Amino acid sequence: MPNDALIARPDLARIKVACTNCTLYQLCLPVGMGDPELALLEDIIKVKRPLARSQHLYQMGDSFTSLYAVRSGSLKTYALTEDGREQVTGFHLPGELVGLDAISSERHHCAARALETTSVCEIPFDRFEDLWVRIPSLPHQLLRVMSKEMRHDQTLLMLLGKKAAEERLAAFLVNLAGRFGQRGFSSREYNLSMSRNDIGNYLGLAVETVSRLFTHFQELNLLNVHRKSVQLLDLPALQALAGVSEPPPDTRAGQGGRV
Amino acid sequence: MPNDALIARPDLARIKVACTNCTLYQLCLPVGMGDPELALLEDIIKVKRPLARSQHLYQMGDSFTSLYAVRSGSLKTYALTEDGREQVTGFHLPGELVGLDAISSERHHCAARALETTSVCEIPFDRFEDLWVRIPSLPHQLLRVMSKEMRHDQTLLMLLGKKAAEERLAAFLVNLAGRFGQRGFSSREYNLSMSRNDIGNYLGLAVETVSRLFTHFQELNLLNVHRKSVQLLDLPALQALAGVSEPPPDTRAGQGGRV
DNA sequence: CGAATCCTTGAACACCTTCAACAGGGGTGG
DNA sequence: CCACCCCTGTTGAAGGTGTTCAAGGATTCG
Repeated sequence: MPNDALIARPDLARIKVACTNCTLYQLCLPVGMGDPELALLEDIIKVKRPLARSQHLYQMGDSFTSLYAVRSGSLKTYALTEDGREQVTGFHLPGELVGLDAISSERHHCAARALETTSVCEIPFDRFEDLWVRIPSLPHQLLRVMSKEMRHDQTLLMLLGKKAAEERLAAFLVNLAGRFGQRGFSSREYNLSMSRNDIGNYLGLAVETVSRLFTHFQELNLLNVHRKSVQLLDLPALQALAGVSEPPPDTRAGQGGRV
Repeated sequence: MPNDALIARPDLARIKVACTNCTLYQLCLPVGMGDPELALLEDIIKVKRPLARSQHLYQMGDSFTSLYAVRSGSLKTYALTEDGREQVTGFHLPGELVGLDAISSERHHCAARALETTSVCEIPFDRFEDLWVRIPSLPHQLLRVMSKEMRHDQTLLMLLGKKAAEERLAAFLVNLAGRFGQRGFSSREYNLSMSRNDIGNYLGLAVETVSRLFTHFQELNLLNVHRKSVQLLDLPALQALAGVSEPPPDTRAGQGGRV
């Protein structure tokens, strides 16, 4: 699914990234920035060598040095319970920032792992902070992204705390549809880069339940699913099931809302 | 339980607050700030008239103008599902900030409601942003608070997604203990300002389950509970049940971690 | 081709919820 | 000051939703 043109070739790693030309810039940090500011930002941002599937961007406990913006591919972030089980805290599509939760303790409390071949921009945080005096809108921009992230977490909290299994999966699928749509992909038909296991984990359900729900939704003609590929046949019905609440698209931009 | 000395009398409302003399300043925003910076901050902060129990600080949908820091008492924040049910997203003790999730859309998506007589400092956000050029550490400070809040949400996600009812309540009680301790109150004995209903709602459990768990914990001699008052008899056992993971106290301060 | 992994399906069970009834405070009004 | 009422909290029993356990099928990759 990732747009190959966006994936930096290994030999180009660490080269400056042109936010100016990045199709994601309206989803990413530099929302509404002018050219001079963009140039300053581009100066400190590095494109990292693409991650292969299941490679880690950072591990739990790693010291925090940078934020990362997804360019192509996708990531999952997850924490570990003390007994070693995983809790997936989010899936991250192109244009979204990861690592925000590590700012306070300067250490990562989640790990980030590529679900497929994935390319990210690295934003060294100390240099990023240095920019704030010259680009005063930057911290505000970052705050907006974080604030949005908090709303995502709250939506998820609501899913886990109040919703039944059906509603959770429906909400998940509808949300993904919206995010793919925002990125110029079809919102009716897309590929799941994460496993059933990850989905279940994320939604607080057993894998078996997720599987059963997929077949159930298919029997209701709400969607077709085969392996990773999903085709939503009755979006309105799914939205209804999910308890809609698609947040108003927040025209002022920033990263796309995640379920 | 609130410290009466901290509650502004109504006639003093809107008067400047002395962060300098506030016993909470090391839990609140002005962590590690010098006197001149504190003075600037105090300039824009107003103490609001105390809220009576069950009064709202802001409602869902209200436009966002200010952040609020709890001075005394406590608040709950909650969102509504589309069918009108409540999801409690957090309880907020003195020294903690609320309203952060509204920055991105300039509109509140949660409501904040006083659980008891509660006094807060109002921080008008636009004036607060104006301060950033003169106090460059301020946005960083705010980011740290938000980042911490994100970790709180992730902990809660883990509770709701992975933990059984016992573990959830134990984690909740242990966390409260820690937060009271940080504020100079006893961490072995405290009062719950929230109802069983709110606790259950927050933890994704039915009220009845919470009630049963309390009696169950009592039978195990883990605690005594009567009405609102809780006395933890075997903190280690409760921590074990909770799956401990008390975050390392994060000496660099900021607001106390919430479960 | 074989191994490993992921996904699906079935059946029994467990945990928590729901429904229901009751107890105990706390506040209000007589 | 007492009686009453409402709300919150407690306890019991039945029921359901999702889990767990188990096994079989599909897909990928060496």
